Amino acid sequence: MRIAEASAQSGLSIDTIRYYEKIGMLQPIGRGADGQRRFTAEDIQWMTQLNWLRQTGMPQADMRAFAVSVHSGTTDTSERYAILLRHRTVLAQRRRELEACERYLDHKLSVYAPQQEKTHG
Amino acid sequence: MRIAEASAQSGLSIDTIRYYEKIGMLQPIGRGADGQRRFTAEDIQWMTQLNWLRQTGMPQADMRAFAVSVHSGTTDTSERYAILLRHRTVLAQRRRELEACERYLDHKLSVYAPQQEKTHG
DNA sequence: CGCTTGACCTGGAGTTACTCCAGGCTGGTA
DNA sequence: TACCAGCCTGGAGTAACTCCAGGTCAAGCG
Repeated sequence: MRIAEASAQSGLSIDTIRYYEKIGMLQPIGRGADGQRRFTAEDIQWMTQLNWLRQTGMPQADMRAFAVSVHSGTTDTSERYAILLRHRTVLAQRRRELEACERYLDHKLSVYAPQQEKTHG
Repeated sequence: MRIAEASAQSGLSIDTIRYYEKIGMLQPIGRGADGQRRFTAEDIQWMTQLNWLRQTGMPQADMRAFAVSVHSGTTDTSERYAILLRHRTVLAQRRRELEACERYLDHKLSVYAPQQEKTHG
């Protein structure tokens, strides 16, 4: 499939896909006779996975280390495991922050509410 | 108090504080006879609040709109309310994404686990 | 066949939100 | 007097995209 559909399916923007290929986050994508990229189902799967990590703010350096490890074809998954585990911890921390901020906002909003609450019910 | 302590108390880095003042996110901070910034408790309170919003990814444009509204001294809080409410919605959405990614990571980690679990039990 | 349109290409500039750095001033201390 | 920490400014650098100009190619139309 071509880049537009690849973008729709993976969730990465067209520009981001080209950018990721440029910096080596994706292995070189195959090209058709016309010189345009042709994505395989495997490419899409990998890009979708990257999108998950990216959306939750994994630094590119970590994503690249992960990518390199996967593409190296090594059976030693300890590095990938470590990267994911670290990110898992970061996410848990971030979720706590986020929840705290939600409570803070709810408090703030309730303070402002009296002037807004015509629709409050 | 001076900038180092202001940074420690608000959670904003020294550079970020100066940057925020430069772009108008903070009202001009008072200066001592030596030309250095002196922060009041009110400054700190405001900076701490900004740090909450910032840490959860509110765009600077929104933060500035919020700041301008607060500093304008207007009693009409509808804009602030709208900004906070919007951010509240974004956070809820982000938390759902984050939780989904946590589940995804847990799944991934469990797949890698068999090769790593010497220290698991 | 020539023309236009749309999807794609590349290299490079622009954006956001900081972060770091060089070079310089000041107040207190040995 | 010399030195140092802590502060100052303007400006360059960074991360992670995002946008843009200018160009190619295949398909459809008259």
